[in-house]
Amino acid sequence: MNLITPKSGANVDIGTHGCNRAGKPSLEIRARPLLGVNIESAGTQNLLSSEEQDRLLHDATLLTYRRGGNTLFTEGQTANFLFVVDQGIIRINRYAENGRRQILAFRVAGDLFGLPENGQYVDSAETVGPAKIYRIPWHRMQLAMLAEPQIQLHLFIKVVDDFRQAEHRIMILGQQNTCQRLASFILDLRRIPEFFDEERSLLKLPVNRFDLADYLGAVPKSSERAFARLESQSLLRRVTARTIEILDISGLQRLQHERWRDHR
Amino acid sequence: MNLITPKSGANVDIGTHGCNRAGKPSLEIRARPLLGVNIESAGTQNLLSSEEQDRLLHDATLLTYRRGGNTLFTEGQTANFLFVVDQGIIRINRYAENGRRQILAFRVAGDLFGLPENGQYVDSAETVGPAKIYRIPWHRMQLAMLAEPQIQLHLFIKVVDDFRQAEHRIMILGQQNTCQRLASFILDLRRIPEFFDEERSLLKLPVNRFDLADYLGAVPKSSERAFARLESQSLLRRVTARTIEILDISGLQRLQHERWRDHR
DNA sequence: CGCCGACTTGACACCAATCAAGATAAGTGG
DNA sequence: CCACTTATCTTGATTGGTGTCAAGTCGGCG
Repeated sequence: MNLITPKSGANVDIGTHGCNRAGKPSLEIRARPLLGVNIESAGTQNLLSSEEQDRLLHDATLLTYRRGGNTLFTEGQTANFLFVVDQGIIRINRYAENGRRQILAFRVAGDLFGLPENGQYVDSAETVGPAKIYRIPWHRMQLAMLAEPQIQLHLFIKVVDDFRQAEHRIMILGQQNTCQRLASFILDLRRIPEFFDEERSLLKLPVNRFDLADYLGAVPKSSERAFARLESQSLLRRVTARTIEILDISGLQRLQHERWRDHR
Repeated sequence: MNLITPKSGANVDIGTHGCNRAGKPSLEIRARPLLGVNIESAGTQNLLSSEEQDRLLHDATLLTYRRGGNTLFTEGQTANFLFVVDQGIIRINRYAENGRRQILAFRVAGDLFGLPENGQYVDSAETVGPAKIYRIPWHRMQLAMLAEPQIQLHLFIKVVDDFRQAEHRIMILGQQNTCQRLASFILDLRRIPEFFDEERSLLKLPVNRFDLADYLGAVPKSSERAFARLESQSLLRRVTARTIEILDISGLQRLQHERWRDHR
């Protein structure tokens, strides 16, 4: 998920020169760029000119979903479209051969998804809540990519960014226990204004316990225990099932980086 | 690692049309393509014309390492080069803040590595054994990418492929126990002729126990236990420390996909 | 032949998955 | 506004997997 973006997507540079204006790699949540560009207000430095942007969005359809549970595509379908999130949150699933689901990533505003493999999607994408999604035909996209290297380059940068996110997940799944994974997740969510009320330090969880567990690579019971433990350590407080109050951010960060996979 | 390539790199297609000649996604190890092209013998369908290939390799340096333990680059260094493996095996490391190492991937012939982020490498790369590596200056690469969309497209495809590998690791680390992870690793290694003697069913492990553990996201003791268990189930036999005899491939595949994270 | 590094294993404590059942909140109709 | 239904969240007890620490064994190389 881009929640775990090591750095802002717009700041990726594929070479040693260019627009590496951001500085240190930090756990930043990217804002809402469409291929590096904010759609409504071209706020920060544009990676695509507005003409290029218009040309891309010209062939795009804006899909609006009022609630969660809608399937945008499933594994094995012919991949006709590339998707870009405008609003809301999307989960990218894959099922193991034994039927167990893994949520590979959550996608939020500015993220793209729907990369095909041999012309087919290799995972499924579903809305988690209300969402607005841009849908761009792949054949248009391919033409644009070949015709305009700049556009391709920005798509390239996005994919490199997703690759980094995946590597970050590997780090987390490879060496953190459920508590630490939950802490990482919470700290990531904290960076999204849509979910975090900084005033009251209240975080609204956008996903249910099953999604959370499948994202953390655990069983619902374990993620529940992780909540209980973080609460017992006064790092957070469960207000309602879907709302938590973050009590100790630095404590969460400390836990996240502790050597051992749980130490009590 | 590309050992866990869901499919051959050369078969990736970014759209719904094009060269999707391979068919079903299968756990194939890609051969030895340089950006989708075999260097010596242009065997299967070339993705790059030989001129394009020559142009790329014109600026490349061939680095030759006689033994393992050489560092090609480390985290934080300015990223001046893109690397492509010709022979041997490279490990891509990243260290968590607590100092624990995670091996994100192993790279073998045909794989590329050294993608920068803000102009810097975000992980380190070291030779595991003797290796030959092509080193291409990034500024040349960037010029070529902008000047020739075809070249950029093939680099793009490679990165998408690496992204899929990373997702596959997420699946494994998210829902398999150490035994299953080891089985997956062994089954992947089996596809590389350099390490697997199909006649005698002997597999030569290219990495030591520490590397293996850091790759599996475990401690050496656990990976050792995993070996012991696979041996007790007659799935393999430890001949020497670095050589195993594979006894039951389908048994390993069955174990790999078992529902529970270990069932005995 | 003997040293050294790498692999291998034992005992202990802890974390995580299973199963099933109870508690809480949200949505619905009277 | 209240009772009901339903979905979701939450919790004990048991079994087995995994990290820690330290000690033992094997193989290769001089």
